[in-house]
Amino acid sequence: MEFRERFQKAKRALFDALYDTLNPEQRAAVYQVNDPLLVLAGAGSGKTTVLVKRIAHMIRYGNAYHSARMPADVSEAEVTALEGALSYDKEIIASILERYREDAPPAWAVLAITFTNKAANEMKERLAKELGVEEGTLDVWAGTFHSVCVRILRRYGEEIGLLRNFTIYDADDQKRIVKAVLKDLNIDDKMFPPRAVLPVISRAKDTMTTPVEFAASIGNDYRMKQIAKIYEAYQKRLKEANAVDFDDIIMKTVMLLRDVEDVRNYYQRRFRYVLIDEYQDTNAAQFELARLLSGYHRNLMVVGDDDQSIYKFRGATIENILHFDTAFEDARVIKLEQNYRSTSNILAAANAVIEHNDTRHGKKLWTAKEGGHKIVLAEVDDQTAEGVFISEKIMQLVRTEGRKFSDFAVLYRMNAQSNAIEKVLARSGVPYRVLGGTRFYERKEIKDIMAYLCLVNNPSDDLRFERIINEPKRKIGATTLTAIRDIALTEGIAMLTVCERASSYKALERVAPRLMEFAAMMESFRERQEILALSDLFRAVIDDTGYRAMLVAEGEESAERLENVEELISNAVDYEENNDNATLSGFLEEVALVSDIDNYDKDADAVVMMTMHSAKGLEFPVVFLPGLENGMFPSMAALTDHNELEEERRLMYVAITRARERLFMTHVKERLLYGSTQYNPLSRFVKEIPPLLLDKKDEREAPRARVSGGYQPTVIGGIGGPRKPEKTKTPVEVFAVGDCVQHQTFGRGTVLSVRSLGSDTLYEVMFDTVGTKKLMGNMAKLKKVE
DNA sequence: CACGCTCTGCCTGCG
DNA sequence: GCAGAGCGTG
Repeated sequence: MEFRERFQKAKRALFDALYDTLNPEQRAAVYQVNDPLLVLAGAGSGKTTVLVKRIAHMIRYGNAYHSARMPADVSEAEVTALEGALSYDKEIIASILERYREDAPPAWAVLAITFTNKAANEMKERLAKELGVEEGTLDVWAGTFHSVCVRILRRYGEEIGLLRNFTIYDADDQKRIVKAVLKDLNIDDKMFPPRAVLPVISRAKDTMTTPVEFAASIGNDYRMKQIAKIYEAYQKRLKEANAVDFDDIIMKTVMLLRDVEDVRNYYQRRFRYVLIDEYQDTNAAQFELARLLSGYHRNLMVVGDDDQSIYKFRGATIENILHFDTAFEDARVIKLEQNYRSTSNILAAANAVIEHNDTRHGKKLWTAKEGGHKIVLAEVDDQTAEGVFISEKIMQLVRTEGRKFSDFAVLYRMNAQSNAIEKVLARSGVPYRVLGGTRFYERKEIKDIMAYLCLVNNPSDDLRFERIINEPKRKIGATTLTAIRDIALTEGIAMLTVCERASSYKALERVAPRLMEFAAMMESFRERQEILALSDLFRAVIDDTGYRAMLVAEGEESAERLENVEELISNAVDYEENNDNATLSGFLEEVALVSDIDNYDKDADAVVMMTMHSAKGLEFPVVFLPGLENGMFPSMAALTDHNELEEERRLMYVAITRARERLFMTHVKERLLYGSTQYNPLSRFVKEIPPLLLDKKDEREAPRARVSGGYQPTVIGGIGGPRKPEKTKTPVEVFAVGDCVQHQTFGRGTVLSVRSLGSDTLYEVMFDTVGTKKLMGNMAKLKKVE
């Protein structure tokens, strides 16, 4: 064998020994540091490990594995020594190999984009450990798309007309803007409610469509034309307020990089390596961003799993994964199919479910962990019984298997489900934490105080101005506000500036003193911002605005709000302690960009409850999946829309694959939701799991009167109504979700939902010919057909 | 302009 | 079941 060849072989064998905890595919991904690379990583296939090892590898060795170069002074003896070093300690092997590092980048040339801030921090932590350095000294850029983009925009946003202190608007802010715009444009908010308009605007931004382009693209559709007008006015408002929404953060960064050559050149040359996690959940704008950032060095690695794509509803496009190899021609593709997380029972169930999807790459996970516990499927009476089942199981497993509370996770479809379970856990003394739902920073009192702080930071923020100008009450009403707004608009200044100069406007004569007092107070906050510690500034705002006095005056009923406001101050103190240079804008940004899951603390010994969406990327020894009923999961909408159904099925796949050892699924006979009782059959997803993997635990109880076989659709009573035994009335036939029915005029249809409404029942029926109708059971004279 | 009452609509997932 | 909008009154 040629000498050089012997050297290469020995070198590579040593790398393989160094990474002997990885499987061959994982190692291939680590070694391949150059050129575009797509890693299709199944659930639990160790992709985070691969990401961390790969970054550490490139920083330490660069392209050493694949490089054909051999240092000029390598001797025969050295190669022989390499060949004999295989059995050495890994640390020794690692340091031997350092001599062959090739073209290794400094840490700051590596950009890693993750789905949550928490994932980014964990990655940095593990990376520091891997490299044996202090975490603070590691300057790899790691963050979410949003945090990375905000950082770029803060630095160069002025190039595209964004002032440095721009504000980030959340969903609630967006809604308010749309409402205001509708009023301006005299558009009926019943016809165009924000919840219908905002997703359209959001999708436009996901695909980099400006208001002008949007208007040009929609043809003659009246609705869309109106939305185009709203979109344009909405953007104008944001611009006036020097604010961006979440979608703007990505879109504007792409525009910045695309249109401003200097900025593009700077980042393209800086980022020699770009890595993106959870690539299946990226949208078109994020793809464009990835392409731009990696456009010079072309060392882009993306990791994803098409089966875990669960964010289509907010614009994610699976095409990014499917077409990666066309977008980047010389891309290499590596599949990771060995699952290290779950037992084979759990994995088999997950595989069986996902196989029902048509549109997928096709990939089958396997595990070496044979067998395991069967998946428990239990039917219980109602959501309280569901909670009791969960809490009893937890207690039992804590007792018999010595598990910790933090081993358990309850994953549900929607936040509304948490309440009933929470109540039971609390009653039985099971420690738990709920992620999501009404977040701390979404509470009214917190948003109010934050609005003051935002206004201090960005005086153009008219939205926040309007929120707090009369909170607490300052006798400034709607009429005055309209006047201020008109002046601000005609003069092209901020509403707060109008207040400052209030005495010079005739229209504001009567309220001028109050307005000027308010403006002076805000000005004093701005001055004090320079000298006060952050937490002291917060205290000043809470006290001087009269907000605290207001809450105190409200007494008992506002005690909790007062506590929350106090907690906000402690958050500021925390922030000061964790950041050497604690600024107001830094704090506001962190609050805007942090997600619930970022606050998930693994070390607290408590059961964790969250949505299935939030659980993506996490794993737990024991997982509970409550509410597995058609209509809940899959949701009503998914039952009638094929694409939607496939997306939910992927969500089911994600949920199942979170479990390492044990999986419990429950469904209820009757569910109280939004004030009415629903009777939904077992989720079709559960039926897709082979029965031999299941351990069915049907709760033993008095059998219910069955009406017409099949699932029991009887609807009894509504909210608060005493649930009487069903001996009375019901001369009318009752139906369940999924039943096929016949209507006199509408013809044949399928029951989509069943809801009790007083003594009657509201059915939503999708008819074969006339679409979906809502019908009252007593009136509609529906007949069941088989 | 503030307050309190009634009524309506909500009803997925999220950085 | 609840929050927010809308309306009428002091």
